[in-house]
Amino acid sequence: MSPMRRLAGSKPTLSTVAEQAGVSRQTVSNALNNPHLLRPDTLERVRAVIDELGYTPNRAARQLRTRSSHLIGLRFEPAQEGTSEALMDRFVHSLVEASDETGHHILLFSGDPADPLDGYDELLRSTAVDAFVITDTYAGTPQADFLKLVGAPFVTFGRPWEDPELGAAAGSEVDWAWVDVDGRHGAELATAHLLEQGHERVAWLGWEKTSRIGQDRRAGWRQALEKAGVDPRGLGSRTTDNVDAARLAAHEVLEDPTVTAFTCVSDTMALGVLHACAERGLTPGRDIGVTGFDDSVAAHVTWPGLTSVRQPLEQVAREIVDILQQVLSLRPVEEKGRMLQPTLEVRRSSRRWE
Amino acid sequence: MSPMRRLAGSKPTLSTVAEQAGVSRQTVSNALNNPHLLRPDTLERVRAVIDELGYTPNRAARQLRTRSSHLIGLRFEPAQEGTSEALMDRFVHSLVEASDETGHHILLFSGDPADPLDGYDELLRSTAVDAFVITDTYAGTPQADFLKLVGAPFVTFGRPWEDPELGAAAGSEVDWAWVDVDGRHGAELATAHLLEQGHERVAWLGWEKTSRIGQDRRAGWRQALEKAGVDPRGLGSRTTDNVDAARLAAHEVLEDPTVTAFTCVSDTMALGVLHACAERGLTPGRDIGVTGFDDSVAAHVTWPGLTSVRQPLEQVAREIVDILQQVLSLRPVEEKGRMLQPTLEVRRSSRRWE
DNA sequence: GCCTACCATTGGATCGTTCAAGTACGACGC
DNA sequence: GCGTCGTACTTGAACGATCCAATGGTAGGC
Repeated sequence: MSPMRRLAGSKPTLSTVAEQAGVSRQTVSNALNNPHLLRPDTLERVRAVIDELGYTPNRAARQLRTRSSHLIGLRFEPAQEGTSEALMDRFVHSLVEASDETGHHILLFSGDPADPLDGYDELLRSTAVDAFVITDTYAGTPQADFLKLVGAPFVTFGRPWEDPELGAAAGSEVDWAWVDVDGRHGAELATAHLLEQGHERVAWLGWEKTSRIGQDRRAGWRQALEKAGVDPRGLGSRTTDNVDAARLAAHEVLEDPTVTAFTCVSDTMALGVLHACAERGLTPGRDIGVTGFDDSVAAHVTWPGLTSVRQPLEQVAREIVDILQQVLSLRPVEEKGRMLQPTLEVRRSSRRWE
Repeated sequence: MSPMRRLAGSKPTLSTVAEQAGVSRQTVSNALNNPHLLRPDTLERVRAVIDELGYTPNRAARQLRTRSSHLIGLRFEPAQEGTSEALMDRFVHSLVEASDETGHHILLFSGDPADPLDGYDELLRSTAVDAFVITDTYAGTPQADFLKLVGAPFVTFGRPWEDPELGAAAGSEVDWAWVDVDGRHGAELATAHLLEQGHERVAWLGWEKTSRIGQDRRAGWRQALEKAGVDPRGLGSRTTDNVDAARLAAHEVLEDPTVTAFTCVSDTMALGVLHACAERGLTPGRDIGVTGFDDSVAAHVTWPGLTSVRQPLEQVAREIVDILQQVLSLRPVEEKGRMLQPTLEVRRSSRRWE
């Protein structure tokens, strides 16, 4: 249909199309939703009229009747401190693309930062969305608990970390559909790569102990060192996720001249290490090896290019949408949790060059 | 209402509330939409029941009747090459917050990258959204032209650049509601700042001539130099928006030893300049001054901190929502276009330090 | 030629809300 | 006492789709 047509008059409805095609409303509806029920020639004719009039079903009416909006809610938080905002951007875009293919759209909403539950309830009660995607499962999961309680469909990006307070028994109760990236494996990849480059004493620069994600990644670093027969003791340090704090921590670690490389829990941290190197006249790649995490924009635009663990966000989004489809069609979900493997983007901060 | 209540039974409707409160549906509807029509004591009673039952109007039904979804469509493009993705992230978040306050939500959709119009038409015809926000007006505005043609409400982030081919006469026809940031003024700010720091021959590193935004920013640089009595001839260079291309271009410019500073059209470009400086052993801030544009994450995490022009995205979002409200309420829009002023985030790449 | 089965197609009811028109009732003016 | 007005609320219809039960038509079996 040419865009011009829309100017001609008011929007066509099912009845309009039915009248034009000489059939009933239901037949037109079937032509759209159950085409196999129509005789081929009828289908052809109805489709021609639909096309000619530029008819598109009214979402509100369909939603009212079927009780399904084909919208997926995502609470879009203010970008976290650090470099993770670009991560969110990449993820959201992948999610939009993946859900578009199944005829769903993403509805963004916000809420009181102090109340992690704010916004969910209202969208549910007004039947505005069919399901939710939850992204920040690191700090406990009140949203997931709430949605499970009220029986709303959702999938999380991030596994449900068991609460150590409750022990393993309670942990087994925490089950819902999730997709996550194996951060432990990512840190192991990065560390192994540094060892391959000839480094021996590879330091860890991580977040505070309270971060589950941080502890998981740290375990990967430790494992790589142990596999290589390097004693990790004295090589781990921790601080807050912030360039300047990381810079200071790196200076401290570098007082030990045997340390020649860093595996960092995030790109922000790694950038702090690079700052410290610049201040000490050390050239990354040549004098020292550094790796980050998340492959943010900063990682590939910073000098001399930061090696970083990249999360397969496009794949994460596709898996999430796939699971959502299963949940929404009330099919039992094949696998409750899906763990995806990250890859290492090698740049010059970790590889001998010149 | 406690979240528990929802488990009790099916969702309450207007009739449910009406019955409970001993009034008619319409009265309940009025309690929500035209409370002044009710007697205070009735209003009180109805509200109590609404609260007790945890009633929230069904969006689909309301949307069907009023023909307004309270959704605003935003085509979420794949992040552009360069650092602008973080910009988009900040903007989208601001938009979500601003529109939340007026009871609107943001609906993200995607479309065939080859067809800038893809997706708009379908959402319109299915009455899924009330209006659109368009963000990429730099490369012509087929979306805006299309939406104007079909009479759909929209606001653009980015002014309508007149097509130089058509001349000023046609330019006056191009009018719609827009909000933009004065890039020319931003570049002027940055350049003036570098001049203040004692630099004289401040080079420009910009995009290809075809970019309107690029030409506009360049004009700001030129103006600042002319005000200071510096001849801009031979100081401008151009390349594609990419760190490595910028690095090479910077090396070329730096062959002229009288050049001691760069105003760059983007952070990506500025980072390229920083790379070149690192390779030449020049310390940004001390030996050379560099400024970028957009204040991306990379600008404040890179070493030694990149001075950059910051767009007031939060304010842009608020203005856009404000204009949308006027458009949607069919009020005439006060000002068709609103130009906002950027600010300069000064960091160590442009200021003498140590 | 009649019955059954099956298929495409039909009309009416329904989802939950708002709009437009209508009722009931008390206050006011002449 | 009657008509007029205004307030407070009620009733029936409509928005545009889908679901459901019922219809008419055709083919096959005996």
